[in-house]
Amino acid sequence: MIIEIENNRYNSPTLFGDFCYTITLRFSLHSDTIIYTHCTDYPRVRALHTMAHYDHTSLEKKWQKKWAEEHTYHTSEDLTNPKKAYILDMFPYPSGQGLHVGHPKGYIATDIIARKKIMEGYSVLHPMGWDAFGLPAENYALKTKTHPKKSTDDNVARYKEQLSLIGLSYDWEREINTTDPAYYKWTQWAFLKMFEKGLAYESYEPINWCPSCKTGLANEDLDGTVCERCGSEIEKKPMRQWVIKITDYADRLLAGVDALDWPEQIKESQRNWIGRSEGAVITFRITNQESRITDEYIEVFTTRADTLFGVSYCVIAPEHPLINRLGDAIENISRIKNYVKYSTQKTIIERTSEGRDKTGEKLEGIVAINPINGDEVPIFVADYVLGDYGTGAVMAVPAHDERDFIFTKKYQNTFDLKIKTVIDVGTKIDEIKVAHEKVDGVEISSNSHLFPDWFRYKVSSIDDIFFYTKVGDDICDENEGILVNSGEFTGLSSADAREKIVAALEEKGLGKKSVKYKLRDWVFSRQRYWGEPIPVVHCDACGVVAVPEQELPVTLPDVKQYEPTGTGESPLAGIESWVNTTCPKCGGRAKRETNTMPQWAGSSWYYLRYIDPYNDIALVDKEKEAYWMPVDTYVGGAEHATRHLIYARFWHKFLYDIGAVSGEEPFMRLQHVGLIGGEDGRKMSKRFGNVINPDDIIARFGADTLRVYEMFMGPFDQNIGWSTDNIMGARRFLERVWKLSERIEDEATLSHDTEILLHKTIQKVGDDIDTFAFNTAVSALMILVNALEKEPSIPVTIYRICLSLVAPFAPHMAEELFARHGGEGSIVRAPWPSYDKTKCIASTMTIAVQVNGKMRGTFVAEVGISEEEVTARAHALPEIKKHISDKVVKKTIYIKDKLVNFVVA
RNA sequence: GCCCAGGUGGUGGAGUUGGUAGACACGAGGGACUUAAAAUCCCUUGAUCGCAAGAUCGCGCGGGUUCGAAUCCCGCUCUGGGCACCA
Repeated sequence: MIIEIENNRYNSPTLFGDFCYTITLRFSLHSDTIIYTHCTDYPRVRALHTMAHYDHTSLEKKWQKKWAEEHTYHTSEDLTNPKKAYILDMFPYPSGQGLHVGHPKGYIATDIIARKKIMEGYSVLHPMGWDAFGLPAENYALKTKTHPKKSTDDNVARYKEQLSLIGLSYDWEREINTTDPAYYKWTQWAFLKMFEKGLAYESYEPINWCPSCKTGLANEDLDGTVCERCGSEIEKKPMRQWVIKITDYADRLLAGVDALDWPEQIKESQRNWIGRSEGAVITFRITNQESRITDEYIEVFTTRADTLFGVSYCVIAPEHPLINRLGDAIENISRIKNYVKYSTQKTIIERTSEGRDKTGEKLEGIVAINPINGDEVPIFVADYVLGDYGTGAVMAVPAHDERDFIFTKKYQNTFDLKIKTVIDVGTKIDEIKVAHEKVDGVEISSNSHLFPDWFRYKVSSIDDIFFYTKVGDDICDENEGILVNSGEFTGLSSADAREKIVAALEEKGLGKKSVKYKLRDWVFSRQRYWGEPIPVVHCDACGVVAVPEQELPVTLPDVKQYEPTGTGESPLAGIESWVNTTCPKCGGRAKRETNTMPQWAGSSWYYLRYIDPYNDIALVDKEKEAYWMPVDTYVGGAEHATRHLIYARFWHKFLYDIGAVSGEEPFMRLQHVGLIGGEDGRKMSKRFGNVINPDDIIARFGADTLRVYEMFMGPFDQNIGWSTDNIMGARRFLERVWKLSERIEDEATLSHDTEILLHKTIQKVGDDIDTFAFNTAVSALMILVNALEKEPSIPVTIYRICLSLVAPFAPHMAEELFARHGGEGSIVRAPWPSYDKTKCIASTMTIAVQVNGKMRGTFVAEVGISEEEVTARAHALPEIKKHISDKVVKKTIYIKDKLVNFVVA
C-alpha cells in the first residue's frame, strides 16, 4: 500500500551541487519501508534513495530512544567482576563551531572497543564530559558577546546533541563538567594539597605573557614563540603568579614513560620535553686585578666537564644576579646594564629568531678562574645563555660547542679570545687503515693520500695509537673523543674524563655532579575570568592563607564585566564584595586571590571523577578508584603530548603521594586518533569552507554508515582526507548486511569454505579491534558478507553471529536485525562470538612454485602433504618444466605449506 | 640544525618474525535489467609489448645481503610531525 508520495526539490549545495527533482513513493510492507524513487538525472541523489528496506533515520531514532529509556549503557556497579575495562576519550572543550566529521572518529573507536568489551563480559566504564573552562571557551564568549556560562552551556548542549546522533554507548549518568562547582571543588582541593606540601608557590619571575589574551601562560601553552590559542607573539613579563613545582616530579615523570603502552612518538616528545641532562655544576671563582674580590663566584652547568681545559671564557645570562651583586666592581657596569635592559626587553621571538647571530658584552675589570688549571678567563654577559635553565651561566668552549664557537668568531679579535682544541674527535689509525708513521706530539700535519685535509698526531701518553683530526681552525665539533691538551687528563676518553675531572673538582669543593631538566615549573595562574578561582586569601597579617577545606568550593562569582583587564589582575579583582573577605587564620581583613587556574587544571584529573561523579566528601571513593583505575584505553589527539598528558601524569603522581589514588600512572594504553582532513586535502576548517558536518552525513547516510566509513578510511592514527564518494562503500556494505536477512533459512547449512571463513573472520575482527586496526576489521567483515551473499541460504544462527560482529561498528542496524531474527534481548549484551581454532585451518592450500626466486606457478595441495610430494608435484607442473627444461636443479628451497623454489644453473 | 614517523595502482589503503605485491573499498570501462535514468547484479581494471598463449618491468631513488627483499643493511631524496641557543 502506498503511504506517501513526495515530490522534492533538493538543492543542498554541499552534497548535491545544483538541484534536482525526485518523486518518491513510500510503501509500507510489514514493518519495512520500501522506497522507490524517480528523479531527474543527478547521480549523487542515489545516496539518499538506495534504502530499500533500510530506512536508517527512523531506525536509528528508534533504538537511540530505546537505549536511553532502558539505560542500556548504565555502568555496571559490580566491583567483583575480575574483568574490567575503563575506555576513555579525551573530553572535548565545547567550542562554538560544533563538531565536524573529524571529531567523532576517536569516539567511534572507543565506542567499538567498549561495546566489544561489554559483549565479552567486562564491566565497562565508558563516560563522556566537558572540559569547559579556559581560554577557548572564554574567547568565544567574548567574540559573541555572551556570558561564558551561557555560551558554554549552549555549546555543551549542541555537542551533546551531535554526539547523541552517532549512537555512542556513553553512560550519560556520569557526565561531568569542569565548570560545575561540585566538580571544581576537587580541583581546588588538590591545589590546596599542593599548597600544603609546598608544591604550589607564589613567584615574581618573568613569565610568558600573551598581549592578546591578556594573561600569563605556561611554557606548555606556547607554540614555539607564539600563544598556542591566538597566535600572538609572547612577551616576557615579570609579575606575581602562582607556580606549581612540577619539576620536583621531573625524574619520576621521565622514569615512568618507559613502561607505558603509548605511541613511541608521544613518549619521545615527553622525554624531550622533560629534557633530562646529566652533567656537573662547576664553580669559577671571580677575581680582579688587585684580588680584592675573594668570595664571589660563578656556578656553571655543563654536560661536558671533559672540555674544561678548553674554556676560553664564561658567559652569564642577562638575568643573572651576579651583575647586581658586583655592581661597581664591574668597570663598565652602565654599559652592561644597558645590554641587560636591551636583551630582557626583547620578545622571545626576537631573542631566538636572531638565530646564529649572538650579541654580548664583556664584564671589564673582573676575571673568572678556571678551577682545573687556574687560568684566568674573561666573563661575558650574553643573551644566548638562558637565565632559567641550569645555573644561568655557562663555561664557553669554542672548539667543542657550536654556539660558543660562533660567539667567539664574532668577538675573537675584539677581545683576543682563544680557541683551544682539547678533545680529539678523530678516527683511530687502524680504523682508517693508513700505514703507520711514527710522529710525536700534536698538530704535525701529514699528507695522507686518503685524507689530505686531515692532520695526524700521536698522543704521547698513549702508545701506538694515532689520531686524526681535521685541519683548520673551524673546529666546532661537539662529539666526544680522547682528551688532548688537558694536563694529567690527556689521553682519557671523554666519558672517563668527565668522571675524573668532576671528582678532582669535588675534592676542592669546586664542582659536583648535577642533573638538570628542560621542564619548567608550571605557571598556574591566569588573569582571566573563566577558570577555577585559586582558593587562597591574602591577609595583611598572616600573608597567604589557604581557604579551609570545608569552605570549598570557592565559587566563581557571576560578573557583568568579564573581559580581561590587561593589568595583570583578573576581572575578579573588580568585584569588591567577592574580593574582600576575612582571614581564616586571624579573622582579620583579607582579600581573595583573583587569579584563576589554567584550562589544564580541570582536565588533569577528570578521569577520576567519572568513577565517582557525585562524591562530595572525597575526590574519589578509594574502593571504586582501585577497581577502575588505571584507564585501560585512552584515545585522543597527538597535540596533547606535552600538555595535558604531562599535567595529568603529574597530578596523578601527586594524588598517589598523598594517598588519594592507588597507582602512579593514570593511563596505561594510549592511542592517537589521526585527523580527518577536508576533501580538498587541506585541514578541515571553516576558513577553507571544506567542513563536513556529521549531522548532514547522518541524515543522508545514517550514523552506522558514518561509523563504518570512519573506521574503514585507513589506519586509525593516520591523517586522511574525507571523501563523500568513498562513504558509499560503507553504505553499500550495510545494505548488503541488511539484504542477507532475505535469505535466512532455519535448516540451511554453510559451505565448508564459508564456514572456515566465518571462524577466521571472528578471530580477525576481534584481534583487529583490540589492536586498533579497525580498517582491516571492516574489510574482513566485507569479505565475509561477500561470501555469505554467494551462499544459497544462510542459517539464522550464522546470521546472528554475523550481526554480533557488526554490532560494535553499526549498532543500530545490528540491534534492529537482531530483534527481527530471533535475538534475545539487546545485542549490546549478546555474547561476543567465539571461534573454533581448529576450524580456522583450511583443508587445502595453494603452494607457490618459484624458479630462481621468480613466481612461475601454483598448485593446490592438501594440508600435511610431505616435502617430497610437494617437490615432485611442483616439478611436474608444465609451466615449471618449461622454465627448468634441461637445466640442472642445484638447490630446492622448501617452505612448509607455502612455497617451493627451484634454483637452477 | 636535532629527533620521530612515513613514501605501495587513477584514489583511500592491504601485505613488514623475508616467501604468490596490490586484500577490501572508491573511481573508471563494458554488459544485464529499464521507455529512460537511478539503484541493483555480472565482467574488466598496476604498466609495457603481444591476436594469443605469454613475456618483461614494477612498492620514492641508488647500491648491498639472500635461492628469494615492499619487508633486512648502507647511502640519498622527498613529505608530514615534534623540539629548537637547554650548554
